[in-house]
Amino acid sequence: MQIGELARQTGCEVETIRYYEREGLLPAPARSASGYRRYEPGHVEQLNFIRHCRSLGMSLADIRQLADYHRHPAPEPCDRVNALIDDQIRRVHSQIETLQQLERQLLALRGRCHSPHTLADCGILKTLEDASSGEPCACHPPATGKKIAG
Amino acid sequence: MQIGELARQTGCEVETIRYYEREGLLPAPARSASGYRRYEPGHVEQLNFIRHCRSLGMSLADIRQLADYHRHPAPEPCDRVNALIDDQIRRVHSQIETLQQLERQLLALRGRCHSPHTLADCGILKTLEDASSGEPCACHPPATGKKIAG
DNA sequence: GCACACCCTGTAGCTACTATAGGGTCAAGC
DNA sequence: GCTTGACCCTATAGTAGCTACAGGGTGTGC
Repeated sequence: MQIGELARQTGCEVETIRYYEREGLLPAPARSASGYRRYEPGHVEQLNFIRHCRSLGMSLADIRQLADYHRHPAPEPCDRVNALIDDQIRRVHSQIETLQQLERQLLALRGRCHSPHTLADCGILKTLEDASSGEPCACHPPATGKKIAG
Repeated sequence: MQIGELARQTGCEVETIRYYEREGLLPAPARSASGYRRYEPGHVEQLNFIRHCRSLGMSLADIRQLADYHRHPAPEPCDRVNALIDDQIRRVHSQIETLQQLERQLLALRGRCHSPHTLADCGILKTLEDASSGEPCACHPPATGKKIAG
C-alpha cells in the first residue's frame, strides 16, 4: 500500500509517518519504480505500536527502545522494559504534582480579584507587582515548614 | 548594572534575559559606549515579574499581555486579566486530567509484568503488541458507556 | 602585554511534529 | 495527446522557551 493508505489505516498523518522513518522508528519500506513508498501489512502494526506508545506519553527515544525489544525478542530478562515504564510513570506522576501545585497557586492569585475593577486596581496585577519586588505573594506562600491551611 | 549582575539578582540566565529582550518582553536597556547593556533597578522588577508569571506556567504571549497591562494601568476594566488567568487555570486543570488518565493507563500496562520474564514473555510487550493488532488492551479499556470497575 | 572574566551577535540545538515550496507520477476523461 | 486532480517525493522552516555554542570584542589586574 502507499503512504496515504497507511495513514488512513492508522490515523497518522503522512508527514508524521515520513518523520518516523527519518527518525528510525519505522523501518524504511521498499520503493516503487517511481520512488513511492510501498508498505506491507506489518507496517500497519509497527506504526500502531508507535502510536499506542505515544498515546501513553512516551518519548520517541523510549519508543525506539521498546520497538527494538519488540522486534528482537531475545531470551534476556525484560527488566529494562519494566524500568522504562516505571520511569514514565514517575515522570507523569511528578508532572501531575507540579501542575496541581500550579493550579493551587493560580487559584490563589485568581482569588485576589473578583468584583469588577480597573486595571489600576486589579488585585491580580497588584499581587504580581508585589511579588516582583520580593514581597510575599498569595500564589507562592512560604512553604518552609508551614502548612498552607492547618 | 550589567547583564551578569541582573542575572545574579533574578536567578535568570544571561541568555534568557537577552532572549526576553529579543521577544519584546523586557524593554531594551541603554548601552554603554562599548555596546554593553546597562540595566536600571526597574529592570530587576520587570524581569522578576516575568519569571514569576513563568513560574505560574504562563506562556510568554500571555506574560507580554500582562506586562503591558502592568506598565500601562489604564482606567479600563481588568476583565482581560481575569480571563487570562481563568484560561490558564482551565489549561492546567485539563492537563492534570489528561496526565491522570495517562497514569492510570500506564499503571494498568505495568501490571501486566511483575515477576522476572524474558523479553519474549514480557506481558508489557505482549500487551503493546496486541494493541497494535487492534485487540483491546489493559491500558486503554473501552470507555464507551461501561465503567472500568463497577 | 597577557590572562581572565565578562560582554556582544548570530546561529543551531532540543521535542514531536506540522506546514509549506517546488516538483514528479499516475489514472481518468476528453 | 493533453489536461485535471489526486497522490507522491525531498528539503526546509516553523512551533515554545529556552540553551549552548562559535567567533569575536572589552575591561581590569598583574
